[in-house]
Amino acid sequence: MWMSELSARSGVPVATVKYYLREGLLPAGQATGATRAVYGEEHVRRLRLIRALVDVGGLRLAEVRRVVEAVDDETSSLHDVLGVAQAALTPDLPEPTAESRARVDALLRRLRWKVSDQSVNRVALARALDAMADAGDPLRADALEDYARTLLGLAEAEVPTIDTSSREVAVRQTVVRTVLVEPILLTLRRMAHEHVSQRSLSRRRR
Amino acid sequence: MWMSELSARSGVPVATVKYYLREGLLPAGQATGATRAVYGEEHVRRLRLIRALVDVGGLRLAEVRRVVEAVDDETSSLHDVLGVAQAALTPDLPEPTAESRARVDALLRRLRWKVSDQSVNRVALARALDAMADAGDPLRADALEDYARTLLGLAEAEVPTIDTSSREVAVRQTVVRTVLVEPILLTLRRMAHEHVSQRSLSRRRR
DNA sequence: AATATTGGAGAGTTGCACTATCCAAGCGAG
DNA sequence: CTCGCTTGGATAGTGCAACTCTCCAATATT
Repeated sequence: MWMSELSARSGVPVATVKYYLREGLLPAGQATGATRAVYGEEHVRRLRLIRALVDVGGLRLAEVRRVVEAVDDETSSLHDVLGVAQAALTPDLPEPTAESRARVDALLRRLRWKVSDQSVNRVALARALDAMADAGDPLRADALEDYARTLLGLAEAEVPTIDTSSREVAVRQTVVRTVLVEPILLTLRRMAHEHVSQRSLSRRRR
Repeated sequence: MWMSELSARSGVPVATVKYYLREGLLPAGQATGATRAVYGEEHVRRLRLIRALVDVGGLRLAEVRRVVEAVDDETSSLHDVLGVAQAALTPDLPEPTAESRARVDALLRRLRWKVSDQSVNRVALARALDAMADAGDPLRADALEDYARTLLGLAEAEVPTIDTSSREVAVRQTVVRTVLVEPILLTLRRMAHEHVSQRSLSRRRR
């Protein structure tokens, strides 16, 4: 298919497709002459992935680029791609305080979680704890541990459902599920808050 | 205190404080003449809240404004503020497909969750389900329901810990916890993925 | 042969979140 | 009292990200 059909099939304007090509988010089509190139299904899939990461995952294009590069890199293992995807998803953060870093380290030790010392997630969690304290409502240690146990339960249900029969499929599933399940979880939590809040109101009224 | 001290105490540059004043994110100080005004602790708190919402919650200033307006509105109930805060946090989304809307409605009916028909969360969840399908990895119905049950458990633990003795405190807690706990949950999930992935690797190697 | 379309390159546009520059009014030291 | 510094407020400018527009020569299509 030509670029105009690729644009129609993916819902991305032609000018934007050209921009993504320039930015290296989308591989070039197969040239059939100096002014023509054909694109395939993989280009449609890639465009849909990009739009999903941007629109729903809220990623910036520089982050999307890092993710698709990891996806395309045949030498990286599934575990590597998970790390790269997570690093790409984490914006640059200011240094957290030593106290919150220590809290994070202590939590992971107590739970016996194997998390790399270099993991961006350690910094991200420490910063998030700082932010709550700065906002005047620090998170209690027992609440943090409850959250951690709950999410371990989730992750244990999620990881085995990855289809590892093909690297290509496994990598795409890992990225999609890491990024696109997040808004689902957050929305379900907000709905649950609405529900519990509504329920307690009606109970109080009785 | 004057503006320069407010700036120093909150870590926000003077020029930015002026900008927030113009944008209505920060209430004006008490004028002590034509070219002087004094600010109080509530201005420091407000600035810290704004920075936390922007830096950690990832909100845009227009969204922050809607949140602080709801916080300042004395007539709105706690449940109202929850709704406004959630609406402010949800960016404008394209219409979801009828299928995913129906899935959301069916889920909420099956779980007997009381969620307003107008809630932005219904649209947000439907859109997120569409995004997964568009990306080629639709979410299974049983997985969605598992997520919902898990998050209901979380919410039931969270809501009763809100300090409802003062409206002011309750509202700030609600907003802070809605927004700032989200990155904590996402980071813990990613860490749990890292842990589970690492654990299954080492088990395979045995 | 005439017309339309395409891929590519570069410049231009939009929106957001600041940031810098002015300026008149006031306060404080000498 | 005067001189210089600081302050709050208004206005304009900056930097970045993500497009979007315009142009062009090479090709298809009719």
